[in-house]
Amino acid sequence: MRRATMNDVARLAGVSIKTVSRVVNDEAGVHPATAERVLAAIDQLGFRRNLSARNLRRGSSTGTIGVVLEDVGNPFYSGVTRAVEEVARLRGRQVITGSSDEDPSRERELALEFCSRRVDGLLIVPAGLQHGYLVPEMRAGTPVVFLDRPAGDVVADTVLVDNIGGTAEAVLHLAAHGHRRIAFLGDSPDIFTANERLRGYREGCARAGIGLHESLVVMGPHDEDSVRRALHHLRRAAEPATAVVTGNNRITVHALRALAGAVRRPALVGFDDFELADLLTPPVTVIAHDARALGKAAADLLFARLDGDGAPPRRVVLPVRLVARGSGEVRA
Amino acid sequence: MRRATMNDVARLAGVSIKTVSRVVNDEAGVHPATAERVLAAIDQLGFRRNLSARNLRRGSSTGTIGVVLEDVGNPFYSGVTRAVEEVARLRGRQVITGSSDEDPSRERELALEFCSRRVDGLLIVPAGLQHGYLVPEMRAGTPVVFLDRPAGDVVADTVLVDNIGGTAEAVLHLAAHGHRRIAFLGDSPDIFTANERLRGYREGCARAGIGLHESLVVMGPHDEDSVRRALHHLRRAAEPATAVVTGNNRITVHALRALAGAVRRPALVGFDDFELADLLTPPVTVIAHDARALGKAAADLLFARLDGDGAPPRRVVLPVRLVARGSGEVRA
DNA sequence: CCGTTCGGGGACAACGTTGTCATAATGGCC
DNA sequence: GGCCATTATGACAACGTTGTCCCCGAACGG
Repeated sequence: MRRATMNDVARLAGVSIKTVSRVVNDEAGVHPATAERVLAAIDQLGFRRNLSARNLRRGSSTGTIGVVLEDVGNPFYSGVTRAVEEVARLRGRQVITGSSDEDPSRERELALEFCSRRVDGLLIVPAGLQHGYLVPEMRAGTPVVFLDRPAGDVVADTVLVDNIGGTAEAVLHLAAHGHRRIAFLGDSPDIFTANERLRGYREGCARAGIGLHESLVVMGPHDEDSVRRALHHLRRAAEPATAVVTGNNRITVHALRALAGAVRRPALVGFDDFELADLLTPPVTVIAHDARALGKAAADLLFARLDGDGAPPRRVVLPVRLVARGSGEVRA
Repeated sequence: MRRATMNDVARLAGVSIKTVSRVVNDEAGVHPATAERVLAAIDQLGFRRNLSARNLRRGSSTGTIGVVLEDVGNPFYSGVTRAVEEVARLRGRQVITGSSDEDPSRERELALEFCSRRVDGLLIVPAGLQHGYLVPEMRAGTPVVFLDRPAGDVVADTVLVDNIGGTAEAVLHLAAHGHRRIAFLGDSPDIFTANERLRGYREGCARAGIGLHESLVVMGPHDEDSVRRALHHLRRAAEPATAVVTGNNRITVHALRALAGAVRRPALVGFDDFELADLLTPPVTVIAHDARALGKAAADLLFARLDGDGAPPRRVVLPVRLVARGSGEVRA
């Protein structure tokens, strides 16, 4: 029941452990006949080399990278993960993932656990604003790339999307179709992207020449019920909103469900694209950005660091694009 | 740039390396003043214990479990992953994932790589039918649970969903709404679930008293174009299909897109539920089963083995349920 | 005052592997 | 035949940690 080691293989094959090592690592200079004996022994014993021991001895790479994100189960992040995996695979690395659920202490726990495992690098979607805990790790040579949101208090490579520009564009799109009372429904303002998108909303209003009505801004709801209530409120007000910008895919979906079957639906533009948006009635106009592109960009940055890139930390902002499908053109 | 080791900490704190170990592991019998000196040194050097070394020395668990599935980026599998992660977290384990992309050799490569890392257990969505390569690993004490599909040639714990019963139910549902020419659009017959669902389709036809028309069965298409062509063919035939059962969520989505805007759409029931199915026009009737439940059941089984459960391999079949939303009731 | 106990701490080996260096056997060349 | 280069192999230490065993000094009871 104990696992066979090189020692066991060596004994069975009647060679030294070093010869086994040579065979396992395809090193030159082993007599074919000897190699064959060793391979037979390996097969017979079901030997598989212990990577922990190997990595310990060699001291170099463990061949793993750690990814900490909000929720591996969220299609957006699973797209990110997949892209990371693809890059990692080309570089012969395995991916370890963990979900922080927006809990900063959980994020920290995961990241440090990964460091204990000596991951070659870390990809993090920050849950909180404090990342000082990473400084010793970064100093010790573990590259870190932040994803989707910047770190609070350390400088490091960061890949973001153009939240502000995208949301502003959403507002302008709605304004171009005659809307003047455009609401913004965003996630908790503690979340970087939610805040940025709120800024984009304001910028869009300004550029469209629409006065800002704070009563049209609702931040925080993120489950179906609270989104429903917020929408109800916005539509029943003295001067009801005729259009809504939703701050992320979850909120968009909750809003669509809340509005299903309603008469005189407000126009809607959602941040984040999602599958089937084109098949709904009306098809949903979105600010699209590519989860895979985000993951790939971050992974590329990380591997550049592992390849020795010593340039100052970079901040990459990926473009977004408005995909007009119809829901933003509903009459005011 | 070299990482601090316990030795470095010991030197700085003026104690032996064993005392550092004791502090790091919260072992009793260290004078508080000594412990404090050690902790200060740890902090100053940014020491973090090397889990590879620890696991090697202790020989026990590495605290990881490996998950091989088709595609981490597919929402269905990311739901599975999330559920696995939750169970693993409660047991203090990390999750390593890898996508096989339905390639048996890739599956094998990933699984064996994970074994080299000495994962505590393996969760596999089989890509192929040959799993003999796992026998030595299982014999060496690595528990393996197969997920969603059974292994071809080894007996091990397996968690499946009721593919046959579910698909049969779909056919009966359509038949109950007057359909007699019901088509089945499934994935490659090499894939276990596709085959099972085809069997379910046939069983459903038999139970509904519908004669089997092989021209109504199309296996294989799984990208948008081929699904589109298959549907076109089915609808343009001399005796066109009035209803379709789609074999998985990808095919369902492709079919919906192909049918968008068509007149006299065939009725449709899809295997696998998906987000927004209820918001489409008409809302899509599906055979629903729960990715999270699948992941949880498999992880529970795995941890039971790790806890020493030595019972014969189990096969768990999770129930599915037909969620009638309307698309199955379209007039024949 | 001596033997015992106990708290605190250290020396050393071992986990499974690989890098370094040494050694034995072989063959070719003068 | 003697010498060296080459090939095939092995002995040994080291990676960073932890388990085992041992030691030292202080406190305590008789």
